[in-house]
Amino acid sequence: MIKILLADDHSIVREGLKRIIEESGEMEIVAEAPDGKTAFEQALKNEIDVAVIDISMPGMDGLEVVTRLKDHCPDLPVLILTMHDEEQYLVRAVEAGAMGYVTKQSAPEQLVDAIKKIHSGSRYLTEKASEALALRVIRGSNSKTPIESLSMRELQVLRLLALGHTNHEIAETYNIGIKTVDTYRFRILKKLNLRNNAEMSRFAIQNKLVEV
Amino acid sequence: MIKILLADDHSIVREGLKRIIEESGEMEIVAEAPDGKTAFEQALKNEIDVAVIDISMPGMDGLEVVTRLKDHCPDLPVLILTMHDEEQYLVRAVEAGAMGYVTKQSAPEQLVDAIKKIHSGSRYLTEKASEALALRVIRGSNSKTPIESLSMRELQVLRLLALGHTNHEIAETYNIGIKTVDTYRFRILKKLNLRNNAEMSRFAIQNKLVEV
DNA sequence: AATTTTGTAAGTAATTTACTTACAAAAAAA
DNA sequence: TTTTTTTGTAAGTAAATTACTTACAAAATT
Repeated sequence: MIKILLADDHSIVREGLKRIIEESGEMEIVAEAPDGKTAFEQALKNEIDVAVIDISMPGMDGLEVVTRLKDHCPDLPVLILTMHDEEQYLVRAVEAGAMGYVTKQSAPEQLVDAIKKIHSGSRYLTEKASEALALRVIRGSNSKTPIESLSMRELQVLRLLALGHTNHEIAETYNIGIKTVDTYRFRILKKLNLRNNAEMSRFAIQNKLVEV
Repeated sequence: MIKILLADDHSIVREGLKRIIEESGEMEIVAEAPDGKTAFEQALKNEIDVAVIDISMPGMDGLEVVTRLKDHCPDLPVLILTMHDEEQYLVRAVEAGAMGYVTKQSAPEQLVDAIKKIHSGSRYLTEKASEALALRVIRGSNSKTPIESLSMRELQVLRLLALGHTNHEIAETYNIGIKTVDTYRFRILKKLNLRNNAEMSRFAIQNKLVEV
């Protein structure tokens, strides 16, 4: 039995995934989490074989969880589950240390396959994902798009600002200072050549960093 | 057996929902759709008792489907499923004719309850939802959409703010005081129930008041 | 080994935000 | 046709954010 930690902020979705996963007969959910912080804590507390983590969660997001898990349980394979099939997230997720990447558009069997695969030690990436990563390596990091020039923190802050969250809320979300958030904000504006939060919001929507 | 049409663009999520719903033993999915258009077609083609529709789908979105279904199958109860627990959508969904509104944050049982309830002819709304609707009725904007409640000046200001223009620029554009612009800004926020310029931007884009 | 990029945050002046109040003209409702 | 509500306009004010600057250690890159 593969022991799994499942993190997703939508309880209905989580329950559905649970059924799909357990139906396979080879794995079971031994821990659940509705947000990043809990996910991280559960990962440390329980004995699990694989962590399946949704990328967009309140509090600490999926990328953040992966990063932290890499530090604390370097051997725990993490599968990132996402609504976006955007390259942006994929590349970042893999860079952050995820062993697999499955979108919610995928078929249920793919999820189960992915879990098996990363549990056995290999990576699980769709062709599209591998391509994107390969491309990335080929063209090196010289021809970076403005978005790619953002650091992970900057991207996180950009997303929340674009959704209308205040500096204060963001500071709380990531447990950092309000002034720190402002620094990221400033750097984002510089890097993307924008003037204010409303323009940021537009940019984020244009580039599908947030859902409209 | 309650016959259900299930529409959601994320196949994994759809499969999960299917299991949750069918587990109840009282209902079964007889048709599925990965987008709005298909959902509408399936609703006409199959004999179904309840339609469960995700609000954000490519092509035709959930609201549009509800509206069309009201025309073609006025007696078919529709349950809107959504990731956003935003009031905006809720009010719109109910106005469009949905009989229930469940967010993905809800517990699985709520989904099943909601289906039973709307199948029996009543509405299913969470307390929060009912409140929002009640408020709406009380303040009596009987058939005006939030956008229609904006005055022309307010709409003008909204558009420019959404594009990232500053109060100062807007004041110059229309030759009015900067404080006046701020008053419009404030009234817009109130009328649309938004919190800041970034949310305004999002709203404006969603409602096609500005081009992305 | 040298340089750049991150993550973090303090400081500060200018500006904006989030309201409140105000008032006359216009529009809508009674 | 009064009465009420909505507009267009704007002043006032406390709180917050914006727009920068500087800083510094750790990480990543060169």
